[in-house]
Amino acid sequence: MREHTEVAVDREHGALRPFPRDRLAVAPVRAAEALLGAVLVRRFTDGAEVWARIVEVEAYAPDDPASHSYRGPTPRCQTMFGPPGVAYVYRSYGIHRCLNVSVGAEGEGAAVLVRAAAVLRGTAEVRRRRPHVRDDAALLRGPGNLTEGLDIGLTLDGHDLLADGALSLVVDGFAGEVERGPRVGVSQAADRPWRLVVSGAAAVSRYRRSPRAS
DNA sequence: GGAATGATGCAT
DNA sequence: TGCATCATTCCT
Repeated sequence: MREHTEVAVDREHGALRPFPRDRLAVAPVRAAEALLGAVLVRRFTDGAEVWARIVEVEAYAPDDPASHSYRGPTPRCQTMFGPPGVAYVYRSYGIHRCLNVSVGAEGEGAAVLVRAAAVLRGTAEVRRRRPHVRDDAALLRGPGNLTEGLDIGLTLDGHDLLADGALSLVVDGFAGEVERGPRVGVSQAADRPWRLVVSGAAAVSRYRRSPRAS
């Protein structure tokens, strides 16, 4: 892995540095805290770039009935067991795709689901993929919308987010208030407060409890 | 082989 | 609140 990303400096947001892998080699809720405020950089083959600040995440632990990894590694979720910093992308409801960051030690089935992000650069690129959206804040609101807006497909499953490439994670020194609450849409362990959002961020999705939750 | 189900989003 | 839509997983 290279030491620095090519997109090292931005006038408005200051110096960016690659996300440190050891900050993800921790318990999933702590990794989720670290990922809030980090910036996703999507690079397209034509050179276009989108930057988006993560404002909403959910933690999924090995000992967690709501986690895909709960029953051990399967072909779908094996990247959850990979090294921290690797993308876990899966298909949801046969329609959408969801982006996770594998966290914890290698061999441990933990991940952080990226649920929403605020576009910092490349709004037009995102809007091209979601033309019907009126409000800019809603462009990457919701896990399925985020992957659609950033054109994140299943081919990125297993991709290292901490190296230069089509999709990478960088840090820009964000510090702000965090709110916690129950995770969206899970029927198991529905009351664990493992959804973390940046307070007041306009791109945060609305909470909806699973109708199947006990 | 078959059936249940879901880390969703959008229209109603 | 209902439903589209299908891969994955588990059961028989």
